[in-house]
Amino acid sequence: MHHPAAAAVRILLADRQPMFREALAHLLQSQPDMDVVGHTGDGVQVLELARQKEAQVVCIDLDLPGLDGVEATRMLRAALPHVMVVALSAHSGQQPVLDMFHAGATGYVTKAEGSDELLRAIRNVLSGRTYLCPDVAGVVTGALVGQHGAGRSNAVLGPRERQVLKLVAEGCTSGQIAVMLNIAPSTVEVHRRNIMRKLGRHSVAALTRYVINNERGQRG
Amino acid sequence: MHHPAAAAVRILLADRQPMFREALAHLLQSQPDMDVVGHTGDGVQVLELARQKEAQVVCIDLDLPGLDGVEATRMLRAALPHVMVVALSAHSGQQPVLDMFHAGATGYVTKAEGSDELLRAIRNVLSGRTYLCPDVAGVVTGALVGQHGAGRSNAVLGPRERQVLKLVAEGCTSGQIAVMLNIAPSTVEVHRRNIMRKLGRHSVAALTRYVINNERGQRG
DNA sequence: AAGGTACTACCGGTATTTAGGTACTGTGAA
DNA sequence: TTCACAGTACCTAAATACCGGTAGTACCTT
Repeated sequence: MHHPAAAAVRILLADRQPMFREALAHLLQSQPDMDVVGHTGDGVQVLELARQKEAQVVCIDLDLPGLDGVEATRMLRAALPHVMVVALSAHSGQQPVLDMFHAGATGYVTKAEGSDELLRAIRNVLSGRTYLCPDVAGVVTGALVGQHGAGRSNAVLGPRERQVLKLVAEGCTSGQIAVMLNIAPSTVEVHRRNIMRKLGRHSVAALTRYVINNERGQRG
Repeated sequence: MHHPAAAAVRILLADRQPMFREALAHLLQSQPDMDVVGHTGDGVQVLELARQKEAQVVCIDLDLPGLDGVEATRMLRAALPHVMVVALSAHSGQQPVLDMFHAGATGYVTKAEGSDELLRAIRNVLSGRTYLCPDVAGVVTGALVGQHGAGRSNAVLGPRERQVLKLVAEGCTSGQIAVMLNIAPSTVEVHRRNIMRKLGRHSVAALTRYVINNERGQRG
């Protein structure tokens, strides 16, 4: 393993913004040990491109049209287990981080970090190591520590609560949500109250912003 | 004017995401006729950096912390009229486009376009020409032509209505908005109804998403 | 001067949200 | 098993949102 330029890492980029991924591709390409073999803005293209271009590392943004970044990662890891995934997110919400690692990502970098963090992440996941950028690391450890500390209200939402939250953020009324989930409206309202208490946000607008910044699915 | 590399354009970048602006800086720097003299994520730093680095073109994202991209542009153009501004936006809403041109920008490119669009914009504004990327051009002409022809009610909101809309999207109740604007709550509700009718969005969540995608100020 | 538009303000009514309480069930952990 | 918790469901009540109409003032354009 002592001939550096012998095999550059074959990288695939997935981000919905063409300008961002072109600029990032250019930057990665300038690294002697990296080779950007393709980039796309569509989640469904990730898998086929990764296979076709024989990518070794795929950098995936959470917010992808077509196929969600988490789903794309899941399918990618299922079909091509040897391909490593680095998550690339605009925000540092807890839930997306957990989702991505459950889906099979081994690196997580936010765009609020410098590009050197991404380079470090790529090199780390290549060596089989997991890499978290600093701000995400803080979030994750915070989530683990406060998991059952329960002194406060930072307990993570349950799956049903996240489901309700997502629909609320899309503008659905409690009645509509009740029909969609086949439960009573009163139950939906209980969920809403619990969500607002846990999140400390007591208006639909605040919940909507929370979802856009911390969950996924922000088309509006 | 026939010695190309004699004077590269001195460019300043302003975007809240470090990774994006670093990658973009790298890409622009690779152009022989361009020189990125600095980049920042803070709106208030734009003016002083532009003066200090003697920038000729400033690319400003709409969503900046500290000082809004529109306000930053206004102050920049007022203090340094010879510095040209290219707006760099994630979305292609109508209102931000109009705001930016009123503030003094002469170019507008969205991140949904390729990076070559930004290069073209920079070179155009340098020659004193105005540049709109294709998707924005469509929006602008559509706003002018389809003012009332759209079969819908896409009439632009009045200034007061935009003010109310912004506060609604921040989670304020009509009562709170009334206090802030020193008007009666009933008046606020009239504005809300008119806004919803004009925008075709009839929930706080929908309005919040509209603001995030089409207006500015998405901190949540 | 006349017309249009934005902003202001109030009335009424229904739907919805927000907030509090209680209580039953199933599941997983101590 | 017992305990804790998520999910389910119902009740009450106040606050707010949403929809309809009417109307005065100011400004701008015709």
